[in-house]
Amino acid sequence: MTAGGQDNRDKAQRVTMATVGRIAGVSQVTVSRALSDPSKVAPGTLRRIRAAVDATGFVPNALAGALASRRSHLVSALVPSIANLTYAAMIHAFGSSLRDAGYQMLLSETGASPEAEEHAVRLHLSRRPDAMMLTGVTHSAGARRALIGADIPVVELWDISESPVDFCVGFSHAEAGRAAAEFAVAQGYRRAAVIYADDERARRRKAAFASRFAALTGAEVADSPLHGAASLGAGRAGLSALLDGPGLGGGGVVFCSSDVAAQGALAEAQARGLSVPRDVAVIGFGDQDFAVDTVPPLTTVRVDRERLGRLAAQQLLARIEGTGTTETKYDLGFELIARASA
Amino acid sequence: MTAGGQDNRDKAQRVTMATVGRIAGVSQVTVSRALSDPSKVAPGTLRRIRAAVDATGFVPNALAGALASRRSHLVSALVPSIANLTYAAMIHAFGSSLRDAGYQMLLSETGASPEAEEHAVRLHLSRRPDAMMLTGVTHSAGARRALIGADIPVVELWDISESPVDFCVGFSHAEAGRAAAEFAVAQGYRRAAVIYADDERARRRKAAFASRFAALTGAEVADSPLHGAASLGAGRAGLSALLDGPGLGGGGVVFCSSDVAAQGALAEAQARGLSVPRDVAVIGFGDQDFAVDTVPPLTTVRVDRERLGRLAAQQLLARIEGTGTTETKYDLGFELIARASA
DNA sequence: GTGAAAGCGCTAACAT
DNA sequence: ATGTTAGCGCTTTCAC
Repeated sequence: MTAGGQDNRDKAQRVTMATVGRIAGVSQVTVSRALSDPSKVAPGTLRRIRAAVDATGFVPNALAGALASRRSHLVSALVPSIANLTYAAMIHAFGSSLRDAGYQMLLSETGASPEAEEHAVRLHLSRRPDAMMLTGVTHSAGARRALIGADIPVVELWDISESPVDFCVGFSHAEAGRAAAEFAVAQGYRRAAVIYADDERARRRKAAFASRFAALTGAEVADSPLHGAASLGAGRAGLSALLDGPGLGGGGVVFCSSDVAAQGALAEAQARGLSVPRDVAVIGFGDQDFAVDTVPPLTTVRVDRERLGRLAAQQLLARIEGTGTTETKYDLGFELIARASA
Repeated sequence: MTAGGQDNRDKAQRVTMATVGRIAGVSQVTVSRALSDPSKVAPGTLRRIRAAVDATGFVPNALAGALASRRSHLVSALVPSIANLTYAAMIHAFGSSLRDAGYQMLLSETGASPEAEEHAVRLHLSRRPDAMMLTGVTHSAGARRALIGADIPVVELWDISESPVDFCVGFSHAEAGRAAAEFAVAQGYRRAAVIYADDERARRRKAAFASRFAALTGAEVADSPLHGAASLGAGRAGLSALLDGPGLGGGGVVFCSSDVAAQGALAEAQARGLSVPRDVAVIGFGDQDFAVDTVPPLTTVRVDRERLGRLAAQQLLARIEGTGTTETKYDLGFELIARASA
């Protein structure tokens, strides 16, 4: 009745591998082996150890394990925002792939600024992740230096670059903008405008769209920058400004930097009693799951976010295991999906 | 030229506090002190240490620090899905509050099953978080046991219970359903239906709505369960099934388990040329940012997700520091927002 | 198949 | 103000 009751009065007595071993009648190392590679331990021993684990509710200390083995089984992921639907499916796929391989994702938001990102990079590196994922290809010099010094695989996701820190998985945002412009012209539109979020990649798509559209038609492209994140309301306001201004007087097509903004444009048109695409046409970006169900269904640029996330994770894992390639750029492209809104 | 060049041929030479100390001419502990509490170190020493840190690109090893101090400055967060907008703002607020206090959030998705959650709980506990956040109040017995054994503060968010593992921050889903029913009846609706996602809390809101509406009007409430996650398409399909079935023949009001589903119902009504709320009225749930911008603006149940997330983080942090209360339930309530859709 | 010893890079006492 | 000594709870290496 007093068994072992002597020294658990202070703090909750910590259960370690040594505790489990004592109960199972083996040493601490054997417990370690039983948990990490059961085949290295005799069946009977294994049974006793497992019983002791259950009896004590032992939870291994991954901190100590990582410190000793220099493998944390942690992969860092830095994204501008987790509330942004644009990245959600990609992060989900990335995280799932990691989990399937026995890794955990340490996710943080960095906002839009490179300085905040650099701070987050350092913070994450202090946890000794086995690899890191960054969004986009623009990073501060300090962040690049820290990353290189960490000597771990690093993937830059959602964009491509000729000089990644390590390797990148994404697509060309400029090409996507150009493709949208070419589609718009092919559809017969001769007036165009852009509604875009305040985001570096969105600006690149916008610039490419505008210059390509102008080159093809000679028409200048009006634009309406969104303040803050893309949202239904921001999209509505964007189209509203365009419609009330000189840019889109006689109708035309509006290229939006996200499907959410495009959905807002659709709502604004609906509220004004305008017919889409007759009075104003809308092209989105991203092909979110809802794009097919809007009224009318949204013409948009599809990016396979699941595949981006999965490939990034796979390549990272391969490099962690040392079986990776030396490829530095994976361009997964995009696809223009013509539905009814443009 | 050959300075220190002797033993960095194998793997990248690890920079530790000892390395930094050697360069700065102090011992390893002094480096530790300089970094954790600069006031404990002489100004000159501090300068030399900082110079050495910069020169070497030293990044502290938080694994070792956590192991030695038994404080990881890590807080676990388990949510059903990160792609679900319902939780996004709450997680964001939760994570931001933690970051401001010097903690990092270790976020994982658990899906809907308690078994998957239990597995995630164990995995997270192995990282020795200083606290943990769980979504909802339904957990497996094993998960509860592990959590209690871990002896850390645990908050259950987004719902309330009389017997939380530690404490909970949320609101009553049943009351929210009842409030929606009362509002619907007060608006004069005598026929109602529910579109709901396959989620325990959504089912509770639906059941409470249905029984209250029936009690008040004598009318039975039809329902349309969504398969899988709520989405625009699922909401459209939900209303479609209701409209084509017997349940909502002569019009009435539809209570949706999320604003996204409600937005889908709006889209379906629009596609069918139905007027909202005249032909069919719609009540959402959540008051997402877009609810005010739909056409017509969405009548919905507001839940202050930011406040939920912030309060959960604050209480967790207070308990970590030992300054917390022993309160076990924070009911933050909800508010019915009457706009134009019902 | 199992154990003993060393050490991962820090922090927490306790000196001085 | 700074250093010394002991761990934290594991994995790795080498013995047996």
